[in-house]
Amino acid sequence: MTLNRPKTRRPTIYDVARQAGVSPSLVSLVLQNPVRVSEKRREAVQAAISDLGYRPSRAATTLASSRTKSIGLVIDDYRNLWFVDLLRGMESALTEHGYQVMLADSRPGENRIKEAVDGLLAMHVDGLVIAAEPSPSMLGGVGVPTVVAGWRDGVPAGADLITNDDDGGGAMAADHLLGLGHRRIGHLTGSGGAAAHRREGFRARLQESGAEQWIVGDSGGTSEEDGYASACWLLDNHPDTTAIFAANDTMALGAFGAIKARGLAVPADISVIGYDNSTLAKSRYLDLTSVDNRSDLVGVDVANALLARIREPAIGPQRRLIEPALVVRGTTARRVHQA
Amino acid sequence: MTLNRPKTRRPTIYDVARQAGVSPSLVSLVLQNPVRVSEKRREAVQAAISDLGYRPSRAATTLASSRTKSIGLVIDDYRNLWFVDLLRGMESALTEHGYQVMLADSRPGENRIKEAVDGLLAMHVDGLVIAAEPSPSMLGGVGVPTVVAGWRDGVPAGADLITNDDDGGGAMAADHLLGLGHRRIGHLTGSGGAAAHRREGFRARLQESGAEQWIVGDSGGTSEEDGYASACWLLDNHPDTTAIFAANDTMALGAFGAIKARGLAVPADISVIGYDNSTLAKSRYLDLTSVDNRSDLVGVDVANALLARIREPAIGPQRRLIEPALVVRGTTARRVHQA
DNA sequence: ACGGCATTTTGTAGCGCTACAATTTGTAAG
DNA sequence: CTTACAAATTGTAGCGCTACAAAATGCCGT
Repeated sequence: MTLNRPKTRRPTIYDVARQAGVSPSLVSLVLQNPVRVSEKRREAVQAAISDLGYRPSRAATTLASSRTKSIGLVIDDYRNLWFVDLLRGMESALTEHGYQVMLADSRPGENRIKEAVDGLLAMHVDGLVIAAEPSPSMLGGVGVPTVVAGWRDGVPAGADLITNDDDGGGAMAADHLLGLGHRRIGHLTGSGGAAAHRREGFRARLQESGAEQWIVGDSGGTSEEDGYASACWLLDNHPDTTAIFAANDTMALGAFGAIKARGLAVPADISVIGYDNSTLAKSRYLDLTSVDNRSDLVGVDVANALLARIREPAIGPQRRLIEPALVVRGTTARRVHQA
Repeated sequence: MTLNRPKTRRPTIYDVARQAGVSPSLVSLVLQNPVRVSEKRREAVQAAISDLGYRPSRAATTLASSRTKSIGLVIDDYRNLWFVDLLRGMESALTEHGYQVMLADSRPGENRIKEAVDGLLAMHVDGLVIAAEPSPSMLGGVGVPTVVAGWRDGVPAGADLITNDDDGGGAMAADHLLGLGHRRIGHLTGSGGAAAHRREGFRARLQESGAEQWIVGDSGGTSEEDGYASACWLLDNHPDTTAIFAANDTMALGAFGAIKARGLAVPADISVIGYDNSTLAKSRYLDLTSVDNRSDLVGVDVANALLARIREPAIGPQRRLIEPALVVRGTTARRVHQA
């Protein structure tokens, strides 16, 4: 076959072998596990490799060994930006092992998780990270080492689970507000799974403390509008509330709107704490205290779990929670006035 | 989907060929270009393919044809979220052609663009999208079809350039404010390339109109702090300013801070317009009028340019600007009071 | 019915690498 | 200086697909 490769053919292990005066097999060995090769030859091979600027062909390696050195990441929707931190964390742990990440989204709204997974499997990924709600059809396992990130339910058989400790984060928010002296606290929540955990962690901690709490919106959405509506209800029905914990930063923004509309000030009259530590929270203008779920750490942990499982597929399924971190900013303050 | 493939070898074209009663070559042909095959055999082959659940092996295809059906995207930094829209746009145009996108960041701060590119080239990507500042070492071209997205300088030889029309966006902001009757307008800018284009588009349009303009911060950064500082200077030195155009939404937020600190109201006293149409702008609470640079469209265009160049590498370099869109929200209003 | 030409189909030879068995080399004991 | 065994190295045979030339088939006019 005359490759229509314009000019310079890329060097192959044969070129390297000739240059180093060894057999191609030896070059392959050096590439895989330098330890089993005598120092003399190893050095010769490595010299030849850098001399020629040799780079192994992934396709050939894959075809011959049925390992692709690539792992697939399925996300639910590009618009859910939490995957960005997850991806960063994963990359940081995977690149040093020579793995490449391939991204596939699940065609938002169509529950095409299965298609996304199939596409990735068709590319022979060595491992799979599912950062989306697993489809029931995968419950029995998907046939490659798999880690679920961020979702707790429907984990495929044999898969690991690494997720944010939303319960812990809720408790963290509760502790922060309690520590500031608040005793009448509202929580704006939503119907989703993550929101439920944040809510439960919060609820339990407040209950222990004996403080009053009102939880609003547990059957609604988690948008800014939802936050606004829930905050309105809360402020109108329990005007003595001194602090609000919102299930995410966007809802916290909605709360800001409701608070402002009633002529109240943050944090002088009401403390507000959000969740996600998003760009919104970080902005100086808003300066929102928020719980950071450390998705970057989730990414690192996911990567390590996957690497471990690729090495040893038989180990029992792992489940790990990553502890969030509270980022205190200007919207929470010590309770000052009144009974 | 028979995902669980514990033992069962995946079917190959040989299996398909046997099942369909044709030669493996014919199956390959059907896979590549069904048109050149008689209808009878084509149908037989396609039936066999779905019968067996056959999926071509990417690695084998790549090895045999030296095409990988994957394209590499180099971004400067995962934290620069504009790549998300770019990626979405690209995916939407590429997946229907069977291409996969591989992402690589340039190790922020270390200017490792070249390493990122090398890594991608080592994977034999069929095309390359550089959404970061090209390194001078690539000026001569990188050897595969390349498109630069969003950066205007240092475009490698033979590469296409698809970028946001920042000049046009600046002019758009100017027109919007002029149309609302503003005649004394400030602009918060920064030292970067994109900011320079936005500034220039704005400046030229305002100059044509004869309105007064003050441009602040052209040697500074583009953070919220920078926006705050520039807005302070502007409001203190030109208190009769009635509108502010910020080079990005974050700086607009800084301007909000400065305006609030002086007891002024948006948009009653001062109109504010940002750039990027980020999450910040979209939030109901801020409700910031902003110029959307349509990075999603850039992505689509980038993908199409790349596909065209892969098909026909010899075509002359293309340069295209994507027109931004103005998103009018609540922070800009008709000028009311005073001379 | 048959040559002549276009169209369809097939056989052959790799693509660059790895697995694994076979072979060579090194080494310590006898 | 062998012999025996471990360690290092090599040859062979694919992995699953495509390119290309060669062969087979179809179709037309005469």
